[in-house]
Amino acid sequence: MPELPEVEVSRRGIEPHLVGQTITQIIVRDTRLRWPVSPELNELAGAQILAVERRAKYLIIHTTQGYVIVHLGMSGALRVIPSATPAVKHDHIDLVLQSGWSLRYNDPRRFGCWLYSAEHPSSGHPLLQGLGPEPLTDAFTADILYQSSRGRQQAIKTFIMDNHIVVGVGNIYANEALFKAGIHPQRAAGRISLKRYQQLVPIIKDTLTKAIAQGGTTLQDFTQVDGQPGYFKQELMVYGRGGKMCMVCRTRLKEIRLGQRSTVYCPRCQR
DNA sequence: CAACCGCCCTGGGAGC
DNA sequence: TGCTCCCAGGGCGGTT
Repeated sequence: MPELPEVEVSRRGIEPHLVGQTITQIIVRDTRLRWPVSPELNELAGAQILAVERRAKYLIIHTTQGYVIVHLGMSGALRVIPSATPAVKHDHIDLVLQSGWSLRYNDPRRFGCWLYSAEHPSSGHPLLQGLGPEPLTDAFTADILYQSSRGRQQAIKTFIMDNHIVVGVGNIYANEALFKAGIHPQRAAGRISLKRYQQLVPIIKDTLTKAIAQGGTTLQDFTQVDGQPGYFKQELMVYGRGGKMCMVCRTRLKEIRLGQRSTVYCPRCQR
C-alpha cells in the first residue's frame, strides 16, 4: 500500500527512464480507475517528458503537452518494462516510449488515478488544493503541528494522517512514528505539548527517509519499478504486530480501530 | 468548522 | 477442495 516513501521510490525509479523521452503511444486497457482515465491522455503521443515530480502521494509527469497526475491508490504499481512485454491481469495503462520501454501501471483494486491537466496541477487542480506541507521539507515543523492542533480533540494519529495538516503520512508510518515518539495514538492532538511535537516531527521525517532508503514497505502489492520488493517491512515495530510483544519492553501490543484504520500501540511505551 | 463515517475495489486468508 | 465472509485502506463526499 503506497504511502509517501513508496511513491517517492516509484518516482526515483521511473524518472531516469522517462525524462527526455518522447511518448509514442498511450495504451489504456481499462478506464475504470477511481475516476475515469482522462481521454485527453490519448493526445499525448508525440509529447516529450520533461520531469517527474511528486507532491504528497501524487506523481506529476510534466510533458511538452501538459501534465499527467498519477495516484497509486491502495494497490497501484509502476514498472518500466520492454514495450513488447505481454500485459497481465490488472495492467491498465502503458505509456509507450520511443526508447522501446514502457511505463506500465498495474492496479488490482483500481483506487488509483491517471488524470490529464493542461496546467501545472499545483496551481488550481482541485485534487492538489489545500494540501499541507511536505513532511521531508523545512516547511514541516513542530511549530506548525503545535499551532494547527490547538483546541482540537482529534486523536493525534488521525491528525497526522490528515492531508490538510501534513501530506503523505499514511497508516503504516503514523503507527510507527507514534511508537518511536512514545505518544499514545488516541491522545488529543490539542493536548500535546510543543516539546513532544519537537520530538515527533524529526521522528516522522526519519521514519519516512529510512523507508525510502529501504525501497519502501512491501506488504502484498508494492514493488519497486524493477519488480523488487521494498525492505522496510523488516523495520516495523508495531504495524501488523497487534497482540505480539513490544520489541522494547515486551508488553503485549494493543490493536484498536481509529478512523476506520487499524491502530497498534504499546500501552506501556506510549502515553 | 471539526469530526466522523460510508464508499469505491479485489485478492488473500480464515473458517466451515 | 471449494465456498463464503471479512479485511486491507487513501481520500472524497456527505452528515452530524
